[in-house]
Amino acid sequence: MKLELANRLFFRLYQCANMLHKTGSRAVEAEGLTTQQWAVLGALSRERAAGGISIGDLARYLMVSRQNLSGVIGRMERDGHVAVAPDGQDRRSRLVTMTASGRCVWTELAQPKIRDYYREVLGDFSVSDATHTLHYLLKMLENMKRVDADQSGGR
Amino acid sequence: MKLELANRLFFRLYQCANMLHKTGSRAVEAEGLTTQQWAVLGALSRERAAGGISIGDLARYLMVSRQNLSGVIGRMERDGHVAVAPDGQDRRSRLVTMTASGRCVWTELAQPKIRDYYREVLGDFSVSDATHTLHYLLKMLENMKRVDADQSGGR
DNA sequence: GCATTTACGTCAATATATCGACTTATCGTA
DNA sequence: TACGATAAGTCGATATATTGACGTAAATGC
Repeated sequence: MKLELANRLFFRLYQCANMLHKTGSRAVEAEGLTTQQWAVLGALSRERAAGGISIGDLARYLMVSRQNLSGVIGRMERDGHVAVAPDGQDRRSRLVTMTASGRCVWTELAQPKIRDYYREVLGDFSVSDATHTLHYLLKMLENMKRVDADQSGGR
Repeated sequence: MKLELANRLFFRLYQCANMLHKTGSRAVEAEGLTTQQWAVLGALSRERAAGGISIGDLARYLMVSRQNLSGVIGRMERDGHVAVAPDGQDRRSRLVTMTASGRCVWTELAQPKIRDYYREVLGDFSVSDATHTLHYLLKMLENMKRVDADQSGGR
Protein backbone atom coordinates (compact mmCIF):
# COMPACT_ATOMS: atom_id res chain seq x y z
CA MET A 1 0.00 0.00 0.00
CA LYS A 2 1.60 3.25 -1.13
CA LEU A 3 1.48 6.26 1.18
CA GLU A 4 0.29 8.56 -1.58
CA LEU A 5 -2.66 6.30 -2.39
CA ALA A 6 -3.64 5.97 1.27
CA ASN A 7 -3.40 9.73 1.63
CA ARG A 8 -5.79 10.35 -1.24
CA LEU A 9 -8.20 7.68 -0.04
CA PHE A 10 -8.42 9.15 3.46
CA PHE A 11 -8.75 12.70 2.19
CA ARG A 12 -11.71 11.67 0.05
CA LEU A 13 -13.25 9.73 2.94
CA TYR A 14 -12.85 12.88 5.04
CA GLN A 15 -14.60 14.97 2.38
CA CYS A 16 -17.34 12.33 2.05
CA ALA A 17 -17.95 12.45 5.81
CA ASN A 18 -18.32 16.24 5.72
CA MET A 19 -20.65 16.14 2.73
CA LEU A 20 -22.74 13.28 4.16
CA HIS A 21 -23.52 15.30 7.27
CA LYS A 22 -24.14 18.50 5.35
CA THR A 23 -26.30 17.20 2.48
CA GLY A 24 -27.95 14.49 4.60
CA SER A 25 -29.08 16.99 7.22
CA ARG A 26 -30.38 19.37 4.57
CA ALA A 27 -32.31 16.53 2.90
CA VAL A 28 -34.43 16.07 6.06
CA GLU A 29 -34.29 19.56 7.59
CA ALA A 30 -37.88 20.32 6.52
CA GLU A 31 -38.93 17.56 8.94
CA GLY A 32 -36.83 19.13 11.71
CA LEU A 33 -34.33 16.26 11.57
CA THR A 34 -30.56 15.99 11.15
CA THR A 35 -28.35 13.21 9.78
CA GLN A 36 -27.83 11.91 13.34
CA GLN A 37 -31.51 11.96 14.20
CA TRP A 38 -32.19 10.18 10.92
CA ALA A 39 -29.75 7.47 12.00
CA VAL A 40 -31.45 7.22 15.42
CA LEU A 41 -34.94 6.88 13.90
CA GLY A 42 -33.59 4.28 11.47
CA ALA A 43 -32.18 2.29 14.38
CA LEU A 44 -35.41 2.58 16.40
CA SER A 45 -37.52 1.46 13.42
CA ARG A 46 -35.84 -1.95 13.43
CA GLU A 47 -37.91 -4.80 14.81
CA ARG A 48 -35.19 -5.56 17.31
CA ALA A 49 -35.77 -2.14 18.91
CA ALA A 50 -39.56 -2.46 19.03
CA GLY A 51 -39.57 -2.91 22.81
CA GLY A 52 -37.18 -0.04 23.38
CA ILE A 53 -33.41 0.14 23.49
CA SER A 54 -31.04 1.58 26.11
CA ILE A 55 -28.87 4.59 25.34
CA GLY A 56 -25.74 2.51 25.81
CA ASP A 57 -26.83 -0.16 23.33
CA LEU A 58 -27.90 2.48 20.83
CA ALA A 59 -24.57 4.29 21.18
CA ARG A 60 -22.67 1.08 20.48
CA TYR A 61 -24.87 0.37 17.45
CA LEU A 62 -24.37 3.85 15.96
CA MET A 63 -20.69 4.00 17.03
CA VAL A 64 -20.99 7.28 18.89
CA SER A 65 -20.35 8.04 22.56
CA ARG A 66 -23.22 7.66 25.00
CA GLN A 67 -22.59 11.23 26.21
CA ASN A 68 -23.19 12.51 22.70
CA LEU A 69 -26.22 10.31 22.12
CA SER A 70 -27.71 11.48 25.41
CA GLY A 71 -27.87 15.01 24.01
CA VAL A 72 -29.35 13.90 20.68
CA ILE A 73 -32.03 11.84 22.45
CA GLY A 74 -32.81 14.81 24.70
CA ARG A 75 -33.48 17.03 21.69
CA MET A 76 -35.58 14.33 20.00
CA GLU A 77 -37.58 13.87 23.20
CA ARG A 78 -38.11 17.64 23.33
CA ASP A 79 -39.38 17.48 19.72
CA GLY A 80 -41.70 14.56 20.54
CA HIS A 81 -40.05 12.05 18.20
CA VAL A 82 -38.98 9.61 20.90
CA ALA A 83 -39.99 8.73 24.45
CA VAL A 84 -37.77 7.57 27.26
CA ALA A 85 -39.17 5.19 29.88
CA PRO A 86 -37.58 3.46 32.86
CA ASP A 87 -36.69 -0.21 32.37
CA GLY A 88 -38.51 -2.49 34.80
CA GLN A 89 -35.79 -5.14 34.48
CA ASP A 90 -32.76 -2.96 35.10
CA ARG A 91 -33.34 0.17 37.16
CA ARG A 92 -30.11 1.74 35.82
CA SER A 93 -31.45 1.68 32.27
CA ARG A 94 -33.90 3.93 30.46
CA LEU A 95 -35.43 2.53 27.29
CA VAL A 96 -35.82 4.74 24.21
CA THR A 97 -38.78 4.12 21.89
CA MET A 98 -40.25 5.93 18.90
CA THR A 99 -43.49 7.80 19.59
CA ALA A 100 -46.48 7.56 17.26
CA SER A 101 -45.67 11.08 16.10
CA GLY A 102 -42.04 10.12 15.54
CA ARG A 103 -43.03 7.05 13.57
CA CYS A 104 -45.32 9.17 11.40
CA VAL A 105 -42.59 11.73 10.72
CA TRP A 106 -40.17 8.92 9.93
CA THR A 107 -42.41 6.84 7.66
CA GLU A 108 -44.60 9.44 5.99
CA LEU A 109 -42.33 12.48 5.71
CA ALA A 110 -38.67 11.50 6.02
CA GLN A 111 -38.57 8.21 4.11
CA PRO A 112 -39.62 9.73 0.75
CA LYS A 113 -36.96 12.44 1.14
CA ILE A 114 -34.38 9.81 2.01
CA ARG A 115 -35.32 7.74 -1.00
CA ASP A 116 -34.84 10.81 -3.20
CA TYR A 117 -31.48 11.48 -1.55
CA TYR A 118 -30.32 7.92 -2.17
CA ARG A 119 -31.38 8.20 -5.80
CA GLU A 120 -29.42 11.43 -6.25
CA VAL A 121 -26.20 10.21 -4.62
CA LEU A 122 -26.23 6.60 -5.85
CA GLY A 123 -28.06 7.21 -9.12
CA ASP A 124 -25.18 6.09 -11.32
CA PHE A 125 -24.20 3.15 -9.08
CA SER A 126 -25.05 -0.32 -10.36
CA VAL A 127 -26.02 -2.98 -7.81
CA SER A 128 -22.51 -4.33 -8.27
CA ASP A 129 -20.93 -0.91 -7.61
CA ALA A 130 -22.97 -0.47 -4.43
CA THR A 131 -22.16 -3.98 -3.23
CA HIS A 132 -18.44 -3.43 -3.74
CA THR A 133 -18.53 -0.02 -2.03
CA LEU A 134 -20.39 -1.54 0.92
CA HIS A 135 -17.78 -4.31 1.10
CA TYR A 136 -14.87 -1.86 1.25
CA LEU A 137 -16.62 0.35 3.83
CA LEU A 138 -17.20 -2.70 6.02
CA LYS A 139 -13.57 -3.70 5.65
CA MET A 140 -12.33 -0.26 6.74
CA LEU A 141 -14.88 -0.25 9.54
CA GLU A 142 -13.62 -3.56 10.92
CA ASN A 143 -10.07 -2.22 10.96
CA MET A 144 -11.09 1.09 12.54
CA LYS A 145 -13.02 -0.80 15.23
CA ARG A 146 -9.85 -2.71 16.06
CA VAL A 147 -7.84 0.53 16.16
CA ASP A 148 -10.51 2.05 18.43
CA ALA A 149 -10.33 -0.92 20.81
CA ASP A 150 -6.53 -0.70 20.91
CA GLN A 151 -6.62 3.06 21.54
CA SER A 152 -9.24 2.71 24.28
CA GLY A 153 -7.60 -0.29 25.89
CA GLY A 154 -4.22 1.34 26.22
CA ARG A 155 -5.28 3.83 28.89
CA MET B 1 -30.57 0.29 -6.97
CA LYS B 2 -32.52 -1.33 -4.19
CA LEU B 3 -33.57 0.72 -1.18
CA GLU B 4 -32.30 -1.86 1.28
CA LEU B 5 -28.82 -1.86 -0.27
CA ALA B 6 -28.64 1.94 -0.32
CA ASN B 7 -29.76 1.97 3.31
CA ARG B 8 -26.97 -0.35 4.39
CA LEU B 9 -24.36 1.52 2.35
CA PHE B 10 -25.25 4.87 3.91
CA PHE B 11 -25.41 3.46 7.41
CA ARG B 12 -21.90 2.08 7.02
CA LEU B 13 -20.68 5.36 5.53
CA TYR B 14 -22.20 7.12 8.57
CA GLN B 15 -20.36 4.75 10.93
CA CYS B 16 -17.13 5.19 8.95
CA ALA B 17 -17.43 8.97 9.28
CA ASN B 18 -17.85 8.69 13.06
CA MET B 19 -14.94 6.28 13.41
CA LEU B 20 -12.67 8.31 11.13
CA HIS B 21 -13.06 11.37 13.34
CA LYS B 22 -12.73 9.39 16.55
CA THR B 23 -9.76 7.14 15.71
CA GLY B 24 -8.07 9.74 13.48
CA SER B 25 -8.12 12.36 16.23
CA ARG B 26 -6.81 9.90 18.79
CA ALA B 27 -3.98 8.88 16.42
CA VAL B 28 -2.57 12.44 16.52
CA GLU B 29 -3.82 13.65 19.92
CA ALA B 30 -0.32 13.34 21.46
CA GLU B 31 0.73 16.12 19.04
CA GLY B 32 -2.22 18.26 20.15
CA LEU B 33 -3.95 17.78 16.79
CA THR B 34 -7.37 16.57 15.65
CA THR B 35 -8.56 14.96 12.41
CA GLN B 36 -9.59 18.40 11.11
CA GLN B 37 -6.30 20.04 12.02
CA TRP B 38 -4.52 17.11 10.38
CA ALA B 39 -6.50 17.83 7.20
CA VAL B 40 -5.62 21.54 7.41
CA LEU B 41 -1.88 20.85 7.83
CA GLY B 42 -2.06 18.37 4.96
CA ALA B 43 -3.62 21.05 2.77
CA LEU B 44 -1.08 23.69 3.82
CA SER B 45 1.85 21.35 3.14
CA ARG B 46 0.99 21.22 -0.56
CA GLU B 47 3.24 23.22 -2.85
CA ARG B 48 0.22 25.12 -4.14
CA ALA B 49 -0.32 26.57 -0.64
CA ALA B 50 3.33 27.55 -0.12
CA GLY B 51 2.58 31.25 -0.49
CA GLY B 52 -0.44 31.08 1.79
CA ILE B 53 -4.10 30.33 1.14
CA SER B 54 -7.24 32.25 2.04
CA ILE B 55 -9.80 30.85 4.49
CA GLY B 56 -12.43 30.72 1.74
CA ASP B 57 -10.22 28.74 -0.64
CA LEU B 58 -9.19 26.36 2.14
CA ALA B 59 -12.83 25.85 3.17
CA ARG B 60 -13.80 24.98 -0.41
CA TYR B 61 -10.87 22.56 -0.67
CA LEU B 62 -11.75 20.75 2.57
CA MET B 63 -15.51 21.00 1.90
CA VAL B 64 -16.39 22.62 5.22
CA SER B 65 -17.98 26.01 5.86
CA ARG B 66 -15.69 29.02 6.14
CA GLN B 67 -17.31 29.86 9.50
CA ASN B 68 -16.24 26.50 10.85
CA LEU B 69 -12.75 26.71 9.38
CA SER B 70 -12.34 30.17 10.91
CA GLY B 71 -12.65 28.58 14.35
CA VAL B 72 -10.25 25.75 13.55
CA ILE B 73 -7.65 28.19 12.18
CA GLY B 74 -8.06 30.34 15.30
CA ARG B 75 -7.23 27.41 17.56
CA MET B 76 -4.26 26.41 15.36
CA GLU B 77 -2.99 29.99 15.43
CA ARG B 78 -3.31 29.98 19.23
CA ASP B 79 -1.25 26.75 19.29
CA GLY B 80 1.39 28.24 16.99
CA HIS B 81 0.87 25.79 14.12
CA VAL B 82 -0.25 28.35 11.55
CA ALA B 83 0.09 32.09 11.01
CA VAL B 84 -2.44 34.42 9.44
CA ALA B 85 -1.25 37.48 7.52
CA PRO B 86 -3.15 40.14 5.56
CA ASP B 87 -3.14 39.75 1.79
CA GLY B 88 -1.50 42.67 0.01
CA GLN B 89 -3.48 41.96 -3.17
CA ASP B 90 -6.95 41.72 -1.62
CA ARG B 91 -7.56 43.54 1.61
CA ARG B 92 -10.60 41.37 2.38
CA SER B 93 -8.42 38.25 2.49
CA ARG B 94 -6.13 36.89 5.16
CA LEU B 95 -3.59 34.30 4.03
CA VAL B 96 -2.96 31.23 6.18
CA THR B 97 0.51 29.66 6.20
CA MET B 98 2.20 26.93 8.21
CA THR B 99 4.73 28.16 10.78
CA ALA B 100 8.17 26.56 11.17
CA SER B 101 6.89 25.00 14.40
CA GLY B 102 3.77 23.74 12.62
CA ARG B 103 5.84 22.25 9.82
CA CYS B 104 8.05 20.49 12.37
CA VAL B 105 5.04 19.05 14.24
CA TRP B 106 3.54 17.95 10.94
CA THR B 107 6.62 16.38 9.37
CA GLU B 108 8.53 15.02 12.36
CA LEU B 109 5.76 14.05 14.79
CA ALA B 110 2.43 13.64 13.02
CA GLN B 111 3.47 12.00 9.74
CA PRO B 112 4.91 8.84 11.37
CA LYS B 113 1.71 8.45 13.43
CA ILE B 114 -0.40 8.93 10.30
CA ARG B 115 1.64 6.33 8.42
CA ASP B 116 1.02 3.86 11.25
CA TYR B 117 -2.69 4.73 11.20
CA TYR B 118 -2.90 4.12 7.44
CA ARG B 119 -1.14 0.79 7.88
CA GLU B 120 -3.60 -0.29 10.57
CA VAL B 121 -6.76 0.71 8.71
CA LEU B 122 -5.70 -0.24 5.18
CA GLY B 123 -3.36 -3.08 6.10
CA ASP B 124 -5.38 -5.77 4.33
CA PHE B 125 -6.19 -3.58 1.29
CA SER B 126 -4.37 -4.41 -1.95
CA VAL B 127 -3.47 -1.55 -4.26
CA SER B 128 -6.41 -2.64 -6.39
CA ASP B 129 -8.76 -2.58 -3.37
CA ALA B 130 -7.63 0.92 -2.44
CA THR B 131 -7.91 2.17 -6.01
CA HIS B 132 -11.45 0.85 -6.31
CA THR B 133 -12.47 2.31 -2.94
CA LEU B 134 -11.04 5.68 -3.96
CA HIS B 135 -12.96 5.49 -7.22
CA TYR B 136 -16.28 4.86 -5.47
CA LEU B 137 -15.67 7.58 -2.88
CA LEU B 138 -14.95 10.05 -5.68
CA LYS B 139 -18.11 9.00 -7.48
CA MET B 140 -20.27 9.55 -4.37
CA LEU B 141 -18.46 12.83 -3.73
CA GLU B 142 -19.26 14.12 -7.20
CA ASN B 143 -22.94 13.32 -6.69
CA MET B 144 -23.03 14.84 -3.21
CA LYS B 145 -21.39 18.02 -4.55
CA ARG B 146 -24.19 18.27 -7.09
CA VAL B 147 -26.81 17.71 -4.37
CA ASP B 148 -25.09 20.38 -2.25
CA ALA B 149 -25.17 22.87 -5.12
CA ASP B 150 -28.86 22.15 -5.74
CA GLN B 151 -29.71 22.51 -2.04
CA SER B 152 -27.75 25.77 -1.73
CA GLY B 153 -29.06 27.20 -4.97
CA GLY B 154 -32.69 26.71 -4.09
CA ARG B 155 -32.80 29.32 -1.36
C1' DG C 1 -18.46 57.45 -11.40
C1' DC C 2 -21.69 55.63 -8.67
C1' DA C 3 -25.00 51.86 -7.40
C1' DT C 4 -25.67 46.98 -7.19
C1' DT C 5 -23.84 42.77 -6.62
C1' DT C 6 -20.60 39.60 -5.15
C1' DA C 7 -16.94 37.99 -2.07
C1' DC C 8 -14.33 37.55 2.51
C1' DG C 9 -14.06 37.11 7.27
C1' DT C 10 -16.34 37.22 11.75
C1' DC C 11 -20.06 36.91 15.39
C1' DA C 12 -23.97 34.52 17.47
C1' DA C 13 -27.03 30.53 17.94
C1' DT C 14 -27.63 25.75 17.63
C1' DA C 15 -26.42 20.76 16.98
C1' DT C 16 -22.87 17.22 17.04
C1' DA C 17 -18.98 14.89 19.03
C1' DT C 18 -15.20 13.70 22.21
C1' DC C 19 -13.22 12.90 27.01
C1' DG C 20 -12.96 12.95 32.10
C1' DA C 21 -15.28 12.96 36.37
C1' DC C 22 -19.17 11.96 39.09
C1' DT C 23 -23.55 9.62 40.98
C1' DT C 24 -26.28 5.76 41.18
C1' DA C 25 -27.47 0.99 40.66
C1' DT C 26 -26.30 -3.86 40.02
C1' DC C 27 -23.52 -7.93 40.40
C1' DG C 28 -19.90 -11.03 42.05
C1' DT C 29 -17.45 -12.39 45.75
C1' DA C 30 -15.28 -12.66 50.23
C1' DT D 1 -23.17 -8.51 54.84
C1' DA D 2 -19.84 -5.71 53.14
C1' DC D 3 -16.83 -4.58 49.33
C1' DG D 4 -14.97 -3.92 44.97
C1' DA D 5 -15.80 -4.16 40.04
C1' DT D 6 -18.82 -2.80 36.46
C1' DA D 7 -22.19 -0.43 33.94
C1' DA D 8 -25.62 3.47 32.98
C1' DG D 9 -26.57 8.06 32.81
C1' DT D 10 -25.36 13.00 33.60
C1' DC D 11 -22.45 17.25 33.89
C1' DG D 12 -18.72 20.22 32.31
C1' DA D 13 -15.03 21.50 29.15
C1' DT D 14 -13.51 21.60 24.56
C1' DA D 15 -13.57 21.01 19.42
C1' DT D 16 -16.15 20.63 15.33
C1' DA D 17 -19.96 21.84 12.11
C1' DT D 18 -24.01 24.23 10.23
C1' DT D 19 -26.94 28.53 9.11
C1' DG D 20 -28.05 33.46 9.35
C1' DA D 21 -26.62 38.11 9.93
C1' DC D 22 -23.29 41.73 9.72
C1' DG D 23 -19.49 44.99 8.12
C1' DT D 24 -16.02 45.74 4.90
C1' DA D 25 -13.86 45.40 0.37
C1' DA D 26 -13.63 44.34 -4.48
C1' DA D 27 -15.90 43.66 -8.93
C1' DT D 28 -19.57 44.64 -12.10
C1' DG D 29 -23.52 47.23 -13.98
C1' DC D 30 -25.15 51.27 -16.30
